[in-house]
Amino acid sequence: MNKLIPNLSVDCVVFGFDKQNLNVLLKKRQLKSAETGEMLVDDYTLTGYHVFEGEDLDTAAQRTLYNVTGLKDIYLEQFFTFGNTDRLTAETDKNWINSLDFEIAEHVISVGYLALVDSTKVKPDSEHPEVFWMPVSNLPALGFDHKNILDKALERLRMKVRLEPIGFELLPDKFTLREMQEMYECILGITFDKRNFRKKVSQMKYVIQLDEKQHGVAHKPAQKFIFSRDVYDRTRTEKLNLFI
Amino acid sequence: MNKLIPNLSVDCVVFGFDKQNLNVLLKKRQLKSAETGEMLVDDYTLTGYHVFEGEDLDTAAQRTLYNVTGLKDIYLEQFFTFGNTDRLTAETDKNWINSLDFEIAEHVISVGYLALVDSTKVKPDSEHPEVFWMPVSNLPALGFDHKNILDKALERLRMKVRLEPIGFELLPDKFTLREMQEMYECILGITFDKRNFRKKVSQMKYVIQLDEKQHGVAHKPAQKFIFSRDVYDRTRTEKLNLFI
DNA sequence: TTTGCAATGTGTAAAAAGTACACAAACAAA
DNA sequence: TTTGTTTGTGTACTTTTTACACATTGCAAA
Repeated sequence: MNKLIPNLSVDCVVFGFDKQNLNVLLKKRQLKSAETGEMLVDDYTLTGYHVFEGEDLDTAAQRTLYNVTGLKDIYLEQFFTFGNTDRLTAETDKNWINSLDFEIAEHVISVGYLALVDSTKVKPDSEHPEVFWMPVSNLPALGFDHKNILDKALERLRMKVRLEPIGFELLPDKFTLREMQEMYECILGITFDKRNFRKKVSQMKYVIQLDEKQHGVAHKPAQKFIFSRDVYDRTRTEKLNLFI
Repeated sequence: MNKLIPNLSVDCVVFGFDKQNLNVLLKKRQLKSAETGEMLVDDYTLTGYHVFEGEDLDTAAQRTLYNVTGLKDIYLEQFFTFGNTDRLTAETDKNWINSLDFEIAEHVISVGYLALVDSTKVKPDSEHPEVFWMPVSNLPALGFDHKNILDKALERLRMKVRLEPIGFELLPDKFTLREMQEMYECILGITFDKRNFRKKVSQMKYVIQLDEKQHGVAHKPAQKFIFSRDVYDRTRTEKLNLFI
């Protein structure tokens, strides 16, 4: 009853932030030749799957993400669609596709989704041994056109993180200002002055200080903060300067 | 040889600016019942078409655009993909689809493209009598999910016009500062102070004053300016503030 | 118990950017 | 020659951004 659409897939670029690094969820892809035992394919891909007939694109992306992380209700945004005719034509990709147990079209369109998760909530090792966090700054070889998709997702993340408070999706519910600063520095590839950063944050009414400190750290414990989308929605004021 | 892909189309949202208004290119869609003579469909749609087998998405969008405007080399950017299963299920849309001379799928994915043109270069009346400029502020009824697509394109335009100098694509090569100001005011729905706007523009090294004035206007003639992408690329400096 | 370590949390002065605001000059048309 | 319309310009004030250093806290190791 649930038939796959042969020429339509979604690919999810799942970002996570882990103390010092921006990471992305990748899936190990290996294929040995049945005859020679030679390793035909040995690399990584993004997590993705074909869309079912009668299924909305967003639903397909959510499903894919749930199958890989076990998580629902996480930040998910369509960012670009990849439809070049040569995107699956490399030799390794052809070998891989031939090994699949379902038939796909020669020309597959893939809709790219960007997901942001608190990576402490996703420990892929347990349930999904073939899925790994990999640092964006040190990526392995990727199959298909997935390097291209990842680059485009990163570009989008860097743009959007400056315009909207989506960075908090990468942090635990309660976070310290240092964690918040490092998250932004890591994504944008710049450094902020600590005092100026905190001054700026103190103007954000939607970043709220709790009566709670770190515990068990070998230094002065930091205050914890939460992000309130509710307050953000109420207090957001668009600055409308040209060219930022 | 050139077969259409039944479940994949592109839709182009073509914006033009015309003195006071932001306009969009729309196509008249009319269908009379063969039996009763009753008007089954009478509205407008965006310009779009199905993708051919073996054709890249960008190529399909360019082709569509060329067929409607006769223009090549215009600003064109993929912005979103529309793939909800209910996007073509309205009664009028079903009637329309049945009248087409080619077979399309029940669930069609459409990749949305945003185009910007100097609307003085596109006079649709001559070659394409069924295509019209319509002001974005006063739209007729649109078929399919094209209102949704248009809204998303507008949102994207408003975001991007503030971050990158794409607004100049809507102006003639040589423009006055008033034209430039009105273009931004029109897109963003705000007004700028004339002196402050000009002060800001004078800091943009890539907006270059010519030794040329308006002619035949019944008031003090304005200086003309050009935009130089070359200078822009060389002198752009990213400001990296958080949340603008 | 004391000492060392590592990160937290804070203020001020100077520079840059943004805002509010009014009038003489140029040209065409009447 | 007059009228109408749009251009082009400067300054004072406010807000935002930038650069920069040190005492405090809590744990761990001696």
